[in-house]
Amino acid sequence: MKEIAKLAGVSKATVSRVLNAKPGVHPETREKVEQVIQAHSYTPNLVAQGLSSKRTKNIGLVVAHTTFRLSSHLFFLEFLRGISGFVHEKGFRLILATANSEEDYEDSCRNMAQNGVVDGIVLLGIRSNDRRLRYFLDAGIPFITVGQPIGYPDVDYVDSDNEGGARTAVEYLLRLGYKNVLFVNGPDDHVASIAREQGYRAALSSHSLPSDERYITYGDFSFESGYETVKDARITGLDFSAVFAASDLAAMGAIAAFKESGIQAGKDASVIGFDDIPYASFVDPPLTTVHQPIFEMGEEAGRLLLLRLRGNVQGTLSKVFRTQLIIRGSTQHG
Amino acid sequence: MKEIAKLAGVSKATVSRVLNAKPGVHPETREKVEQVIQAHSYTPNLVAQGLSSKRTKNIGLVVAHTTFRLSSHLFFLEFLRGISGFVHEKGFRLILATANSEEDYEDSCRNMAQNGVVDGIVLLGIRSNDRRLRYFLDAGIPFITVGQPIGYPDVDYVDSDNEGGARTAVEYLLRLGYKNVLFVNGPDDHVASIAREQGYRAALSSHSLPSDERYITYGDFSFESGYETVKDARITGLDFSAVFAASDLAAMGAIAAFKESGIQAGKDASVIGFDDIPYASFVDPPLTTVHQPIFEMGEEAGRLLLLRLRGNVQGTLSKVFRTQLIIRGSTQHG
DNA sequence: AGTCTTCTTGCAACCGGTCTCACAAACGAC
DNA sequence: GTCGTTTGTGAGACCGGTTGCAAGAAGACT
Repeated sequence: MKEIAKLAGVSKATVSRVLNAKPGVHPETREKVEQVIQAHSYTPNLVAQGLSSKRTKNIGLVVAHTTFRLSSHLFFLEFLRGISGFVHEKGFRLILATANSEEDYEDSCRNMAQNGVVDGIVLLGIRSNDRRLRYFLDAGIPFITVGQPIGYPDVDYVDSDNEGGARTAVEYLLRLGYKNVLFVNGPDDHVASIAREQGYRAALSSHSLPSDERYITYGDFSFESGYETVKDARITGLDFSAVFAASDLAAMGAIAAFKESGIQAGKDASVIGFDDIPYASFVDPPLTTVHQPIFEMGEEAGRLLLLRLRGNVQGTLSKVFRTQLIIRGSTQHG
Repeated sequence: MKEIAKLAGVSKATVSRVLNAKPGVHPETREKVEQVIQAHSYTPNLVAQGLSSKRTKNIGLVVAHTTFRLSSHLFFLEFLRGISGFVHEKGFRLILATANSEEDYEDSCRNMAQNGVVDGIVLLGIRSNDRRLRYFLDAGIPFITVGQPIGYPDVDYVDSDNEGGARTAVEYLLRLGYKNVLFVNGPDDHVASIAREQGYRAALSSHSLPSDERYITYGDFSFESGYETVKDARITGLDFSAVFAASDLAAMGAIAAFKESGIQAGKDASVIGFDDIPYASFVDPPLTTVHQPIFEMGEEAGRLLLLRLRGNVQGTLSKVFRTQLIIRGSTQHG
């Protein structure tokens, strides 16, 4: 930069003004400086910029180890597509902190919370009362979570209407004539699981049915969890031919388990998933599932965080996206 | 840091020495400084560190828009898992540059090549003679590519043995008794596609069969490309009941197309995919496919790049991973 | 005791920008 | 022609670390 200043016959200060399009520079001077910059294809050192401006233009994406599994793979990617497009457009970069274990995850959080790494953070895969939020609250780094964080009322978040989506799905099954709906939920401390369970119960209530705890099971969103749960439930002697799974993968597992007993989903039984991953329409039968606008959630998370970073917002920012039941081939009148 | 220095009764220099575990500090002094650091839970400002040390400890992951599609989703994620675990362990961070379009991709490259953003770069999804490599070569930023970059002999890379994998797969089909194998390849300028095509041709040669160009088609690794290609080929009147697809998704498309004509893969026809994505074993029939050790490739890419960054390596670094044919249910004697 | 090492430590320059403040030139008003 | 504004520009402090160099202290050796 000193070079540029010398070559253009001005001072560093003026070059800085030109670079940042600040007012108060004579048009002629500005042009001249720009020419020199062009000619030497100079780009400012971003680290130095970061040091003096106290803003790095980096935003951190912290992904819990639980999110980083097959079952959440596609959610993560779609979200990433949404947010990365948005923040790049605004001139920000995305720093990724992933984890393969609980321990790694804490390390990641700590690393991110360090001074000068990022301006703000997006947290994926939080649990209820997730104590990692503390790191960022303590460090005073603005952040937004994906999924409403239970126990932290003043935190910004984006979410999808998990409760409404689950309720709609289960009500649909009840309307098809099923009496008992096996619920293959995710982990019981996962914020999305909690909301989906509320939706499940609400659907039963709305049809004046009591909720039978034997029909509510917890897993980890995986294929295996759907498969095993259906197997076990049938062995236990539970009477059901409808399943609502809290993930598409678990739904696929449930379908596979039915098939092994000669029961065909979409004909002799009904299975509904959650997420609407792209594979949902490729499998046989194509999966009826609850669609979440994940890409949009990513964009919105970026938008809200950047809004927060610009300051001058008060109160908490949040947005809940509507979910939609996509009816394909895995459901049928019971 | 000045604070810490004052509180410990030493100078900034000494604090810096303690932080970086540099020699030449009296044990007592070191202990005292460490206590003060502990007590105030001080962490050094990484931006400032970056500025004076000229090393950011950031490594950039540049993902072509083409990689960032469903067809390569799982490859990307598995790779990410591998590399992120490795680099985090070494104290580096991962900056992600993704793109939704060709244009974005160029921007990302330029952004990354800027001064002081990253120490080194990993490039995913390059094409043959990919001119974006120029940015990094010109900027003098060390980088490594995933897939051997044609036209740039001196670039570090990791790759899987695409040619060998394809050859093994096609030879397996020929040994099952098929005469004509329809090849659903990826884009013709994708380095992996090129290698897989060589493998396909080599397999035919090894069985003294000529390669008939009508059986070699190009697509984009997608489900649709497999589906459409098989449909079209049957309409054209090509005689085949074996398909080798350059991706699992395309293989799933091919199976779907066969099914619509009443042909069942694994019984009346054989289909082999490439990648061994986790879904490959969930679909019906489970997919015979060529497995690539993607996670390991990610780790290795990280390892080689960090090796390069430490300097004192000469020549180009590279590693080619072996592929493996996983035989499941989508193949059968012809 | 005097000199030479060796070990610790602090000073200050430097990394490459941003930004405040002061000052000079240009302009308009009287 | 003088004075008060406005506008454009530069000097230099500062961001928070790293590092070369010099100097003081302590120990080793004549």
